[in-house]
Amino acid sequence: MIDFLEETYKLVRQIPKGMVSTYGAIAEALGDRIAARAVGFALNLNPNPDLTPCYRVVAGDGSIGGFSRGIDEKIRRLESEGIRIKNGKIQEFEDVIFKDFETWYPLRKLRGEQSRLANKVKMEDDFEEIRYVAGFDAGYSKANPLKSYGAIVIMDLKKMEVVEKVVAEKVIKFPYVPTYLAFRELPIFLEVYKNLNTKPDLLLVDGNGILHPLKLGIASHIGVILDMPTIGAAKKLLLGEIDGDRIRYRGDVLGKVLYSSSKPIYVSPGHRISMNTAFEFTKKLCRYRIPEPIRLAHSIVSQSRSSRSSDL
DNA sequence: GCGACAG
DNA sequence: ATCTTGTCGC
Ligand SMILES: [Mg+2]
Repeated sequence: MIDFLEETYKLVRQIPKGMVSTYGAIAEALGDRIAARAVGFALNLNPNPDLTPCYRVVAGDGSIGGFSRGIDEKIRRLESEGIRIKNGKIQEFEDVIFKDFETWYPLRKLRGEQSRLANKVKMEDDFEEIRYVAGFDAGYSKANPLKSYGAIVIMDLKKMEVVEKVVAEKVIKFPYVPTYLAFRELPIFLEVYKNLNTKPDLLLVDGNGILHPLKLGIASHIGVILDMPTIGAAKKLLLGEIDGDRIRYRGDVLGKVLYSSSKPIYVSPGHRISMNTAFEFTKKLCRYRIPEPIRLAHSIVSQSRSSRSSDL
């Protein structure tokens, strides 16, 4: 997986003394403006401020933005390099914006990967008897922003009983970027999955299946990579319009609204399953709002995180 | 200025 | 997603 943090730092190091860039412009050089907030996340974790001058990254409107050592220090450093600041705004902003980034646009490569995998998604039921159903979730800790925790819970569908639970931890190299979630959570997923004794017949993922701009949300991504039936179940709507119990996006029906409680969840097929079958399995698995295997995986992740919050 | 933004 | 305890209500 690409090291998002390192790619961000490489770009920031290209900004010369006396010039600035913006979170959005760095994100664009990474390959997608939607990653602007993730650039902020990366700069906040900058391990080597002497090597990587993150104070040269400012807000898109020419205001200064944040700085862990205080905004006054950021202003001081910029002024010492010849940037003129008045009332919290950079003067003659356009003239001091660095634009000539040398980049390979890593996020475009990831988009290409999504596009390639999306062609392999199968939206018809393609399985035999479903006996073991797995749920996956990942969690994070603010105390330790570079660590991810993952859990998979496997249940016997007929008995609705847990047959296996596995947890794992892994260092993260990719922040949360809307529509690129799989690149954040796939590594920890694979780490957990390889430790399973029971191989599930169906996997439910906390996130979307085809309900995604490229029809390749994390559930579809995992399904294609492992070649197994998957379903996406999200707590919030990423995109699309609600039309009755359907979710439409650019004319296609990409998901369904499931009222498993007073507040709905958003279900979409991941891989090797149809819309209706995905909806029915998910409905059957909901004891509470969240499908039981995912709900239990989430709970285990939380326990694992708090029990290990002391060590790094 | 406001809304949108899986986790 | 994370930070956080008890408390109110079905
Ligand atoms: Mg989650």
